[in-house]
Amino acid sequence: MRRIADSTVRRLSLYLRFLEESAQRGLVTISSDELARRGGTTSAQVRKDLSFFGSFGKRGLGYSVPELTASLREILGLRRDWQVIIVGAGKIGTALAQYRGFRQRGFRVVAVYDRDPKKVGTTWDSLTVRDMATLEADIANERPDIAVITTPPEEAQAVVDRLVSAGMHALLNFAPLQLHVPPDVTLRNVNMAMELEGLSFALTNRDR
Amino acid sequence: MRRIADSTVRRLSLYLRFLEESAQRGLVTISSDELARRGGTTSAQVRKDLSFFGSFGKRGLGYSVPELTASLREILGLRRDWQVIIVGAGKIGTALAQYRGFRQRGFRVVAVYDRDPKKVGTTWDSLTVRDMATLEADIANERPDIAVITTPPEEAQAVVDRLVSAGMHALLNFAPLQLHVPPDVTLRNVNMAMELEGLSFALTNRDR
DNA sequence: AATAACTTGTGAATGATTTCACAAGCCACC
DNA sequence: GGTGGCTTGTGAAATCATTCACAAGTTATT
Repeated sequence: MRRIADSTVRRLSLYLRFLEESAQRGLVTISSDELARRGGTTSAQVRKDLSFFGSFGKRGLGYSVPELTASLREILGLRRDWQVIIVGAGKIGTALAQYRGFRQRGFRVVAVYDRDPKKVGTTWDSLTVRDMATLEADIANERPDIAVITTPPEEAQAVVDRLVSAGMHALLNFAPLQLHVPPDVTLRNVNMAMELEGLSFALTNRDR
Repeated sequence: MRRIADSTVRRLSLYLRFLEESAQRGLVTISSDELARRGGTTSAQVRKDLSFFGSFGKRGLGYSVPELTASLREILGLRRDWQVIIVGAGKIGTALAQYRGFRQRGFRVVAVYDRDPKKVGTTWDSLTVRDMATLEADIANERPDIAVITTPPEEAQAVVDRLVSAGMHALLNFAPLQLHVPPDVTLRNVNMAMELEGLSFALTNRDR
C-alpha cells in the first residue's frame, strides 16, 4: 500500500462521523458532494481520498451509507477494540480517563499511571491509579495498544522512552513539546498551547 | 503580509517553547540546526519559517535566544493577554477551565457556560458557571477574544452560530465534528477521536 | 431502446510546502 | 588583517497535496 497522507486519514475519520449520523437519519445513499459539504472540503477530495483504498461508489448514484461505513471502519482499523493506557493522572489525564467518547468508539482505557504516591491507589470509575514503577511489567503482561501521555513536559520524553522500550508503538501526546520516537512508532500530538497561539496569531494578523 | 501556512505557525510555537527552555538553561545563542533537532524538522525549514517575518539571525553565529524569543512572541501576538470563554462545562470543559497551562501562557479563562441548570452557579477556582442565556449579553459587555467549544457535538454548531453572531472571531473546537464558520472567523479543531483513529489506522497498516 | 440527468473514478494540471544548495556574512585565531 | 570554519537567508528544484475536468457507468423516464 502506498503511503497515505495524515490529512487523508483525518478526513476519513470525519467522513465516518457523517456517515454514522446519516445512517441514524435513515439515509441509504450519499454522494461525494454531500460528504464534502459536511466535511468542509470538495467532492473531488472525497473521491480522491477514497480512491486510495478502492472504489466504493456507484456512478450516477453515490455511496451506500452502510457499505461505505463498514469500509471506512475496516480501513481505519475500527473493527476491533483498542486498549489504551494513560500516563499522568493530572487534570487532563483524569478528564480523559473518564471521557465517554473513548469507550464509545472502541478505545478502552485499561490503566492510568502516576508517579505521585498520593495519587497512586485512588480510584475513579472502577479505574485505580497505578504506580509508574510497574509500567514495564504491566505492558509486558497486558499488551495495551495505545499510550496517552499527559505528564508534565519535563517528564514526557523519559516516559516515552520507557514506553517505547517496553514495546509500545502508538502514542498520543498531550504534553506541550515535541517528542522523539523511532520510526516504527507512531506519535500524534494534541497541543493546546499551539492551537491557542495559532488563534492569537490569527487575531493579531487579521487585517492582512 | 503574505498568507502564512498553518504548519508554519505551529512550528513557530514549538520554536518558542525551545527558546524559553534554552533561556532557562542560560543559552545566549542558538542555531537553526539545534532548533530543528528539537523540533523534529530541518534547519532549512526553521530558516524558511522565520524568513517570512524578517531576518533574525547572524551568519556564522545563529540566533540570539532573548531576541528571537521576543520576536516570536511579537509575531504570535503574545505580548498581550487574551480572554477566553469556555462553552460547555462537561468533563473536558471543566478540566480546561482549571488547566494551568492556559494562564501561564497568557490565556485567561474569564467565563464558563453551560445549559444545564444543575451546573449553572457552581464554582471552581473562583470561576462560576454561567447560564447560556446570558452568552450574547456577556460577550457584548466583556468582549472576550477566544471561545472554546466543549459542548456535546449535537449542540456545537448552534453554539458556534451564536458565538459568531455575537461577534467572536476565534474559536477552538473540541467537539468531534467539523464546524462551519464564515471566512473572517478562525477555527481550530482538537479532535481526540480523530487522533485515536489515526493511531488505529497506523497500527492496523503498520506492515506496509 | 433511446435520452437526460447524475455521479463516480482518475489522469493531468495546478498549487503549496519542503528540501537543496550555495553565496554572503560573521567570528576567532593566528 | 587574512584565513578557516560556521551559519544564515534565499532562489531554484523537488516533493507532496489539492483541484480540475471529463470519460464512463448508473438510474429514471418516456
